[in-house]
Amino acid sequence: MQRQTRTTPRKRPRQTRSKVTVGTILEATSRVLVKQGFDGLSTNAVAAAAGVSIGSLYQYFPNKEALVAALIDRHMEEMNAAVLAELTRVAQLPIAEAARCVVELTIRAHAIDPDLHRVLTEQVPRIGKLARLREVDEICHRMVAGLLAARRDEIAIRDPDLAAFILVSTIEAVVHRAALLYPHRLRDPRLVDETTLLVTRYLGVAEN
Amino acid sequence: MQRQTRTTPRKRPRQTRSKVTVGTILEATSRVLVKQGFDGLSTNAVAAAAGVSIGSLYQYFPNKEALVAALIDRHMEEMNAAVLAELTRVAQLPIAEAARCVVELTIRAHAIDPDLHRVLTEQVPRIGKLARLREVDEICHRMVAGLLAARRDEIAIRDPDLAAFILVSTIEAVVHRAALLYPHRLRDPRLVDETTLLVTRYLGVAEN
DNA sequence: CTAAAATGCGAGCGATCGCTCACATTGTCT
DNA sequence: AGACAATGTGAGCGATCGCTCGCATTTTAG
Repeated sequence: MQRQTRTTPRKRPRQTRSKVTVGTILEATSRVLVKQGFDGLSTNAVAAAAGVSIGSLYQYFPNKEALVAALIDRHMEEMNAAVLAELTRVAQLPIAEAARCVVELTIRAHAIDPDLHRVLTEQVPRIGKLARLREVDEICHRMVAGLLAARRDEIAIRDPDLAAFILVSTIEAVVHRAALLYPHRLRDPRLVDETTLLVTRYLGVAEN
Repeated sequence: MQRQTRTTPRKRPRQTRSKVTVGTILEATSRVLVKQGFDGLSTNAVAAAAGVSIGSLYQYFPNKEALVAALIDRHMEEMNAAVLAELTRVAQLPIAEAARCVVELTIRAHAIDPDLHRVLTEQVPRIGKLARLREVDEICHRMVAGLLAARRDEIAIRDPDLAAFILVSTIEAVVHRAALLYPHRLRDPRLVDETTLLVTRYLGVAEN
């Protein structure tokens, strides 16, 4: 009996009063999630932490998964916005510089509320947000592929699509892995240098 | 109230009869885990699926986490053994060839019981096996660093340790990401070519 | 001001689940 | 064969948790 729970909100808050309530609930969810982990997260606990009745919680969220889903949506939105904005800004730079910017950007994105990011990352597959993650991923992916295609003559790659997949995977992974498993590497400035080097050598462009 | 549950076995099976029981339980755990997910996994369900009394289960596993922990240990052991064996075998090859072998090896490792692999991957952080994962990771890491250091004069990198981190992260991520999110890319032979290219260009060695 | 809508409340139901324990069965050793 | 250890059994306790529902309070609209 798979729990194919719906994570869409049950009712939209109309008055300011209820919007505040929803905000409070989400904040409490984040706090409980970081402190207790997903298993310690119960709707009762969230309601208590938010100082809100359990009944109120269920007016807006059909179940516990919906709470986390909302948090994930919000978090992905934020990160995505930041990354996409920077990506367009970077499109004009020389490729070597652009690469470095993207690497730095990725690191900065992971530095925002890293505790929440860690928990959410771990919970994404459980909530059925894999599809949504894939969407965001593919936006990045196509964006990078576009950049590569536009500068095809400057770089040594054949298929921009495949190269974009490799690059996005690579950069995300190095940063993500450093953030989760080896935090000391994140603080080592040589990480940026070396990752940039990986990218530029792959693309066949000289580092300045 | 964090659930710092112990995942070490409660009692070791001594007679063959009980060893069979433990094996049956672990197999059932795997089946239930793949079919129902971690949330559908209950000790009662596992016992039922194994055709074993719930009491017997608790003779050998103190709790539900211990079941998954045992599965993770076993799975990591298998993968690790395969990878390490191949890594030593590959140490003699020309670097470009070695790179390709490692990439192919990683793909093959991910192709063994990928469903179970996926679920376990998602559950590793919850079980508190992150430390163990890090251990295995660092063995790989040091092994690669050793290879790089031994051939320092053939490659264009300064710090074998940092480079090993980058390479291990990169290869693992590309394969892992392809396996989880874009399975069609796994079946595209160009993925191996392109990943190998990434490695060889980074190392500054020519592809044959 | 008043009716209706929106929001907030929380006791508690029903279901599940982890786990124990008292007992039965099987294996080992002498 | 007898004694003791190892193993297997499953009813059911206690606790938790998701979630509902009837009702109180606040806001909006006419």
